[in-house]
Amino acid sequence: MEPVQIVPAGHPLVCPGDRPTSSTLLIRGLCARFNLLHDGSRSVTQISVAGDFIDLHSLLMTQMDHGIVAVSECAISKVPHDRIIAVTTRHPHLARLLWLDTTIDAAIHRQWLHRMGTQDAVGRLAHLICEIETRLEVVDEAGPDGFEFPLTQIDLADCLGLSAVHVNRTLMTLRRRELVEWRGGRVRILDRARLWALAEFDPVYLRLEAGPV
Amino acid sequence: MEPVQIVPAGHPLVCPGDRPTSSTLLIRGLCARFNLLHDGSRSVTQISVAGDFIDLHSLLMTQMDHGIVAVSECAISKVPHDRIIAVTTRHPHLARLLWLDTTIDAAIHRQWLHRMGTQDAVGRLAHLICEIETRLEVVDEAGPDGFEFPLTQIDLADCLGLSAVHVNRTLMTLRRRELVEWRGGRVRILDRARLWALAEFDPVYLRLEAGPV
DNA sequence: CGACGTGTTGATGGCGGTCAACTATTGTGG
DNA sequence: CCACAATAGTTGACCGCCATCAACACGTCG
Repeated sequence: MEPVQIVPAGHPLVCPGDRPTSSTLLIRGLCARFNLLHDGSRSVTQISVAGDFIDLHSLLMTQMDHGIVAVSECAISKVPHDRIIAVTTRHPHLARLLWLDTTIDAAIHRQWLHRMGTQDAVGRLAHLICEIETRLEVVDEAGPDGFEFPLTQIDLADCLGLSAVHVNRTLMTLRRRELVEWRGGRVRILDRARLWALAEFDPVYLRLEAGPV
Repeated sequence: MEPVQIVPAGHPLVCPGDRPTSSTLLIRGLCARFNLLHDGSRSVTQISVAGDFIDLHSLLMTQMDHGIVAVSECAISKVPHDRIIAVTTRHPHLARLLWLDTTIDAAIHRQWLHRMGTQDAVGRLAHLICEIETRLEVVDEAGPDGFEFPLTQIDLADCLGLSAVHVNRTLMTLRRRELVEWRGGRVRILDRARLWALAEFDPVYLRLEAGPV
């Protein structure tokens, strides 16, 4: 494994069209996976947290159809593809562990799809906050005093399929209802029970309890 | 591998909460993967066509967070999980092939997410038609005279995150513009160039050209 | 026949997009 | 230190896409 690299916020980690020869393990920070349309519109399809293998896909896909950008300052470590191939060939259960990772990604995607299709703006934003907090708690980056979440409202708009203006109004709603505090890239959940209910959040899909394979 | 089974249209193949001990290979027909919300609302997050391993996830996930239903009459064949584990342990490149399948699923999910977030109803419906036609062509189930696509407009609504009424109006628009013909569960594309342009469809993400691993 | 599911069309209203103006914050150079 | 620019956040006005409700047409099946 290569030594740890520090990547500044806003820096691209993978660009659409790349053919990477290594995959990247995220050690600290937040990344966003995004797709582009020809007209320049951008969708964020996933947020990666510490511990995620952010472009494991590139091991199997010949060419990237999307990009990944650092949202905050990140610590990463690159693992050459041939090394992964070698290790997983020797240890099939490791292959299955990584494969499980891909499967969880897909499950999260399905949840996002579901939210996009059925929930309104308030529900979608609330759900995003719940998901990120839950995932950050696992890696001990979220506690009773909240967590770092330095997305701009423009980034949030791309996550939620909303306009930046409406993200603002939606955030205001959550603040006015005293559900969350959101200042300077830091989020604190004030009333988790009500927020979960509003978001219809149910963490099962994150498979945090997944047993050994 | 178990013998081939025939499943009638509308029949559930996997229910949310199941813990399957085998995965299902779809040999003929169409299936829909769906997520449920507590309030009963349903989202279709994926359409599976012949050749797809429709619940490969269940190999690695302990419990299903979604269901799969037969949309048309389907021919399936179940493969016990221990058999898959055994084969992929012995042949790591087979494991990677199946893993690639999961990766493509995720890529399709990201496309759907992108569409949900950025396109209007006409664009989303057009894109769905393009994607299904392209995937069916590969397995020789779509030709110049169209393809079978027996989704009700209610199913379509769940796919696209629209109301059934608006799906109807949107379909009418595509018909009036003489882009598609849609009668009795059969779809024919009348002007592929214009439909692709309207949908901003670009088949790269389906990775149909993916080389050996 | 009537019941039922699906498809079709009209009327109405709300969520959220768009445009615009303004504020707050940061960083830059003079 | 201040002037200025640039980016992000905030709020208001207006309007369009799409949800909702409702009514009706059509086919299938009991």
